[in-house]
Amino acid sequence: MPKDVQPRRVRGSRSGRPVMALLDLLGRRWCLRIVWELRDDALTSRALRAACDEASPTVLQARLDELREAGFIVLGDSGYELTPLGRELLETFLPLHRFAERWSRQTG
Amino acid sequence: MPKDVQPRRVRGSRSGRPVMALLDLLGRRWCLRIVWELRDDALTSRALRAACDEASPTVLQARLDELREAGFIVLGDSGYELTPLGRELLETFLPLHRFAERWSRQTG
DNA sequence: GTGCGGCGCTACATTTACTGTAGCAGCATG
DNA sequence: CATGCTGCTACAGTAAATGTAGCGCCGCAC
Repeated sequence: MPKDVQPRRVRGSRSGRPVMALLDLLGRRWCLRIVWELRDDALTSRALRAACDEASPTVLQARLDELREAGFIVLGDSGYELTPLGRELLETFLPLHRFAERWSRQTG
Repeated sequence: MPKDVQPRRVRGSRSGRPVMALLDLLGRRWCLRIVWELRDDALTSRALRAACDEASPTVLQARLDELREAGFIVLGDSGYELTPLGRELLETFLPLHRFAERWSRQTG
């Protein structure tokens, strides 16, 4: 049973505007990365940890709980995977991939 | 003169893939928010602070240095503003706005 | 059944990051 | 020279992330 994670008015966002809440959620360490790493396949928590440069399991678990709470991921039979909503989210920032390539070429 | 901010291999990203570096940079506190708040007009550092729920100037300054280093923002005559590259970045995640609205309606 | 080896998840001490308040120097305007 | 703004910094306190270890659980081979 997932531990009770209360919503706890997202950190640093007292405005109440949804985009702020989202920006704040995604602005936590490893959060974007987790969604990114789940783009193709479901990953077990340990595989996800490996994919995220061996990030500490403590914070990874916290992010997984938060993302689950937000409805972006779910724990299925083959590990964590994006929900339809989570996939939608991923697609909104998939263009970042191409942008990042251009960016790194520009800054060296 | 901007204080010397060494690149310091972006935190938590030892992979070297540009998208990871970008995801990591954007995953720092207030980073996405700053870019977001600069979407329309240039803002002075103090106006930006006000826009960001009075975030502490220490970390705000750190993010501004990093974003400047990355070439996304620049300090002009009327405050901080997005560079063309920064505007490009903003546009890649502008769809988040609409997504956030749908998301908040879905989760209540 | 007993011992793997994997799973999701947690404890805890240490280190790092962020907060909040205060205040600096610089540059205009009066 | 005083006022008021700017970008930026110091510093003590608090919150978050790291790193290492290990829990209980389940399926499977022996």
